[in-house]
Amino acid sequence: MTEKKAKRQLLLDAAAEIFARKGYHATRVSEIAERAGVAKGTVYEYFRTKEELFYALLDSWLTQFEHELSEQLTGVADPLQQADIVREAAVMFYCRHAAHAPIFLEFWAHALRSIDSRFLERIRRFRQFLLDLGCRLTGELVARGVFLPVDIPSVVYLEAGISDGIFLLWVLSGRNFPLERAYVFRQSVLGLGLLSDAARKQLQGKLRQKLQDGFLSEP
Amino acid sequence: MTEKKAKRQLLLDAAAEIFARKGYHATRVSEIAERAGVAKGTVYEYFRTKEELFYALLDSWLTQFEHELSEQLTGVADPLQQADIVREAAVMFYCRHAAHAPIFLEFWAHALRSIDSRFLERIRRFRQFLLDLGCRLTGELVARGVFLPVDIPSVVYLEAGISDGIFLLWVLSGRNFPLERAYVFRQSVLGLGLLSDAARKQLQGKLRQKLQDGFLSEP
Amino acid sequence: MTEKKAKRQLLLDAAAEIFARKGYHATRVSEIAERAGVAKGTVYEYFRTKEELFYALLDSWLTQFEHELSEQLTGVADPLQQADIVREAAVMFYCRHAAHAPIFLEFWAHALRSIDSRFLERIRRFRQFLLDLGCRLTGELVARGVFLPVDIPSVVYLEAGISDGIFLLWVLSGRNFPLERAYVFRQSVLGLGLLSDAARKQLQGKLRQKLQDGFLSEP
Amino acid sequence: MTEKKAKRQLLLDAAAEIFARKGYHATRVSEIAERAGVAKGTVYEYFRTKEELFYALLDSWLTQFEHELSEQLTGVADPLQQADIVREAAVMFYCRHAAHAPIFLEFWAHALRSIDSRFLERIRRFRQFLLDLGCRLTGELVARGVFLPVDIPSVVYLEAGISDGIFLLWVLSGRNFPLERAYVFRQSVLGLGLLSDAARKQLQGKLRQKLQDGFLSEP
DNA sequence: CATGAATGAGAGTTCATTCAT
DNA sequence: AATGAATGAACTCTCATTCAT
Repeated sequence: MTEKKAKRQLLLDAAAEIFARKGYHATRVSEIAERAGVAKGTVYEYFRTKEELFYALLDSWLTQFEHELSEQLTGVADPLQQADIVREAAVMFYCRHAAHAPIFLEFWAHALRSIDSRFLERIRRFRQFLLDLGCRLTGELVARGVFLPVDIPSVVYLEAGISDGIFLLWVLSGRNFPLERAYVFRQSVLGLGLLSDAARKQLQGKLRQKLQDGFLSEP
Repeated sequence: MTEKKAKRQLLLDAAAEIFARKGYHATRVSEIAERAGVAKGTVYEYFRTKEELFYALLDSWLTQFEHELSEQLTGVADPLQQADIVREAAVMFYCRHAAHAPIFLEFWAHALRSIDSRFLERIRRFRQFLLDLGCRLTGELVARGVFLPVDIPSVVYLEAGISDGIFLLWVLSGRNFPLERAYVFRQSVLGLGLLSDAARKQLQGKLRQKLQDGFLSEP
Repeated sequence: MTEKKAKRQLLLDAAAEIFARKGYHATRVSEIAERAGVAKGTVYEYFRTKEELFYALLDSWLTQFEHELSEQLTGVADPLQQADIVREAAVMFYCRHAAHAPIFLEFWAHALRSIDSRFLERIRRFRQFLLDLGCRLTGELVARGVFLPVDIPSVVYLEAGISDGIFLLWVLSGRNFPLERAYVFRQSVLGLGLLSDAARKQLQGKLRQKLQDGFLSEP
Repeated sequence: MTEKKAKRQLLLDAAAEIFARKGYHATRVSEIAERAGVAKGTVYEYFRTKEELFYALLDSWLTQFEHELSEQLTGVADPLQQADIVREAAVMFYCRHAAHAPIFLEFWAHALRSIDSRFLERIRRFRQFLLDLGCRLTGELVARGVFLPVDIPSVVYLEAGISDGIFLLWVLSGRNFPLERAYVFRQSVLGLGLLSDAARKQLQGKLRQKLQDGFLSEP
C-alpha cells in the first residue's frame, strides 16, 4: 500500500527532474523510467498516459501548497501577519521547486491548449483558492482602515498577476536575483500605494528604505 | 523580391493562427501550408525548419514592437508622456495579438528548453530593450523629483514583471477583463507607491479614484 | 486433484466467454483471470501460454463431442438411425456452444496460420473421426440399396462441408434461423438426391413437403 | 493519378500475399511495405490504418467479383446457363485467390469481432448480392417446372452455405482436391434432389454418373 | 499454490523533412 | 520557385509472461 505510494512519488520526482530539464515534449517516458530505476512499462502501471503523469505532477504540487498554506494559516488572526505567511509560503514553495521552475510555464502553456481540460481547471481552482484568500485578507485590511478604500478584487487580481510576473521574471532572467527579496520589494511598493494615510505615516520610513535598497544587489 | 517577402509574411500569419489555436507541438507543418494556400514543401523554401519558422514569428513580432515604439517615442521629451506611450504601445501590441496570446507562453517555455538558444537570447534582448528604456524614464522621473529616491533597476524590473504578470493573468483567466484598464490600474497603484510627496499631492485624487474603480467591472 | 481440474474448467469457461465476445487477439489474459475470479498469474499455473489455453479450449470441445457421440452410438445398429443420432449430436453441440460460435471461425483461421501445428492437426483428427463415421454409415446405406451407388468419400466430404457451411451461414447471418431445421432441410435435399429409386418412392412425400416448408420461416 | 492507383494496387497485392501467409495479426505493416518495395510510412499515405488496408483488400476482391459476374451474366437469358456462369465465376474467383484462401476465414472472423462494422456489412452486402441472384435463378427454374416446388430462399441459403462449406473444406484439407469438380459434384447432388420428375428423367443418367465418379480421385 | 507488480520487446502510427519532377 | 509523394526515425503505449513473495 504505502510502498505503492512511495514508488508513485519516486516516479513523480523523476518526472519532475526530466520535465524540468528537457520540457514535456522532449521528455521520453523511457527516460523517466530509467531515472526512476524502473522499466518503461512500470510507468504505465502508475499513470495511464504521459499526460496523466504530467497532470499528476501539477496536481501534487498545487495540492501540497494548498494544504501547507491552510495549515500555516490556522490559528493566525491578524491579516497583516496572514499576508506575510502567504508570501512566505509562496516563496518557500517556489524555492523548493526552483529547479523545476520552467515546468510551471509548461503547465500554463499546456493548460491553454490541451484537449484535457483538467489542466486549466486545476490551475484555475488553485488561483481561485488564492484569490479567495487574498480577497478575505485585503477586505479586512480595508475594513480596518489600513488600506485605502479600493476595489478589492482588482487589487487581489493585480497582486496575483504580480506574483506570477515576478516568478516569470525570475525564471526568464536565469534566476539571478533572490526571489524572496523581490517579493518583499513588491510588498513595499504595493504597500506604499495602497496604505491609508494613517498607516502610511507609521510604515513610511521602513518601506521607503526598502525601495531604495531594491532587490537586485546583494544586501 | 517583394513577392518573396509577401509570401513569407503570409506563411508567418498562417503559422501564427495555427500555433495560437493548437500550440507549437500539435501544429503540423502541413496545416500551416494548407492555411497559407501553398504546398508543404514550399514552407521549407522560406524556413529551414519548423522551429525556425517559430523563431521567425517571435522575432517578427518583437522587432515590429521595438520599431514601432522607437518611432513613437521619437521627438517626445517628457518622461511622463513617454511612459504613457510605452504603456499604450504595449497594450496595443498585446491587443493586436490577443488571438495569439497563448503563443507567448510557448515562446517563453520554448526559450527555457530548446537547444536553440536564439529564443532565449531574443527574448532577453527584447526585455533588455524595455529595461533600458524603463531605466531611462524612471531615472529621469527620480531625478526630477517626481518619484521617490528608489533603486531604479529594481523598480523597472518589477514593472516589467508586473506587465508580463498581468498579461499572464489575462490569458489564463480567459481574457475576461479589459487589458488596457488593468494596465492603467497597475500604473495607479505603482504611482501612488512611488510618487514623491509633492507629486502625490497633485495626483492623489485621480489615482485614488482609479483604485476605487478597479478594472474588473464595466466602466 | 479434482479441485485442480475444476479450476482448470473454470478457466476454460471464462476463456470461452471472453474469446467468444472479443476474439482471440482482443482478449487479454487478465480479463480471463478476472472473469474466472483468479489472479493473472494463476492462469499460467494451468496453461503455459495464452495460445495453449486457446488450444485446450478447442481440444476440450472436440474431445467432448467425440466422446458423447461415441457413447450415443453405442448399441445402435441401424445406419439410418445412426445418421439421425449424428445429426442430432452435431446440432446439440452447436446449440450448446451457440454463444461461442464465432470462436470456431477463429479456431479454423488460427489452425491455418499458427506455427503451432497442433490446431490444424486436432481439427483434422476431428474431421477424420467424423469422416470415418460418415463413410461407415454411407457405405452401409449404399450396400443396403438405400442410397444410389456413389463415390462414398466424396459424398461424406460433401456432407461435412455442408455441415460447416450451414454453421458458417448461421453465424454470419446473425443466427437468425433455427439451426436444427436447417440441418433437417439439408438432409431432405441430400436424401432426395442420393436415395435409390426404391427408397425414394417410400420417402418422397415427406421429403418434398420439407423442401416446400423450408427452414427460414417459423414452422 | 493512375500511378497512384497502381501503387495502391501494389500495396494491396503485397498485403494479400503477407496476410495470406501469416494472418492479419501476425503480419507487420513493415513487412507489407518491404514486400511492396516502399517505406513503412508510404503505406499510411494510401491507407489510414492497418485495418483499413485489410478492409480495402476485402472490398476490392468482392467488388471485382460482383463486377465480373454482372458482366458475364449480361445478355444470357437461360437460367440454367446463368447458374453455370455463377458457378464458374465463383470457382474462377476462388482459384485466382487460391493462395489467399485463408484470408477469407480471417475476413469472416474479423467481421464478427471488429468494432469496425464495415467488414460485416460488406460481407453481408456481398452475400445479399448472391442471394438475390440465386433467388431469381431458382425462382425461374421452379416456375419453369425444372425444379420441384420448394421454398426458394431456403434452397438458395442452403446453396450459399454449401458453397462456403466446400470452400472451407478445401482450405482446411490443404486444398487437396480440385475445387471445380467438387462444385460440379455438389450441383449434381442438389440437382438430383431438387429436379422435378420430368427434368430428372432427362438428366438422371449424367448426374448419377457424376455421383459415382466423385471429385476426390483424379478423373 | 496463488499472487500481481514488474518487465521489455515490439506494435502501429506520426510527421518533419527531402528531393525528383 | 513550387510541389507533394516518399521517407524512416522515433514516439507512446500494450500486454503476454515472469518470479519474488
